[in-house]
Amino acid sequence: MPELPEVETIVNDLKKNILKKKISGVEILKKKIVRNSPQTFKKTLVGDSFQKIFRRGKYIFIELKNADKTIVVHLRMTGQLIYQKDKKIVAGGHSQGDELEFSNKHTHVIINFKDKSQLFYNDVRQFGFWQLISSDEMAELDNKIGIEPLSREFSYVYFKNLLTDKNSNIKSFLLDQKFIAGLGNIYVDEALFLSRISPYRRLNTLNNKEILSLHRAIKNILAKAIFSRGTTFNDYVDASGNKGSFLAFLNVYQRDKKKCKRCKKENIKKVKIAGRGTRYCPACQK
DNA sequence: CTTCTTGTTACTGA
DNA sequence: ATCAGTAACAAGAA
Repeated sequence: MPELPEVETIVNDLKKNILKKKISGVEILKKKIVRNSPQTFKKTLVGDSFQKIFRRGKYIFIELKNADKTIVVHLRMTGQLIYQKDKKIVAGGHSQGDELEFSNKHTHVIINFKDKSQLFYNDVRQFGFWQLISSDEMAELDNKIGIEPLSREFSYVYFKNLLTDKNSNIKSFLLDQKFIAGLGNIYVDEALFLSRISPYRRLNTLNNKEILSLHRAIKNILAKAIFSRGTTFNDYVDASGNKGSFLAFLNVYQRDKKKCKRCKKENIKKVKIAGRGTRYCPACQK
């Protein structure tokens, strides 16, 4: 499940590879993924090039150079963006043994560049999407997305003000993209663990010390996960098709029924909160 | 066979 | 207005 660190990793990888290259062709293999008509989408892209790529929350924005349009991509649960240079054919006709083929039956969009390199969009569950939008639509979308948790603007004071006068459950609040952008199920559970706060808590019961601790935990966990190039336990891979290595550092996610690494007293428990599978330590998260 | 999973939106009802 | 709950989307794993 790509959350902020995974999307950040993909975008940083793609930044090195897909910009300023002429697009020679576009293949749309599953129509529902692209929210524009295939004709419009192809006509806009072919002959143009990508000028800029950046992340906002879990969204990826790719600006075109000539057309006054931006592509927005959301990977939802199982979307992958994988860049592949053209397959080199070794003399003798057989391809190199460790050459990976990244297109498969779940490849729904392919961008072909003039230099023969390719960008694949794979998505097992097909919930992700691509859409060409105007700068107005882009501003509108940007407005709906909350603050970037790694930005300077996301200060302790900002966080505290965001919580003030709200009465919701902490878990659903942290997952809500209109408040803070980019947190998903994994990093919300991990941040709550780090700050020793139970996922059952309500916002108006948090004291200053807890708010400070949670604010620090959010920044911390995201920065560390980016450094490890994200968390892979099934679908997520970076733009080269490689797994992220943050799984080993997780304290609660995917550790149900395993002993808490911190207090070593109880096992990590899995419950359902805000409609989401939630993992926490009943002994050290209060 | 059924149930569960995940991100997001839409909808319903308190 | 705010908040919670659920369905829907698709495919695969258990």
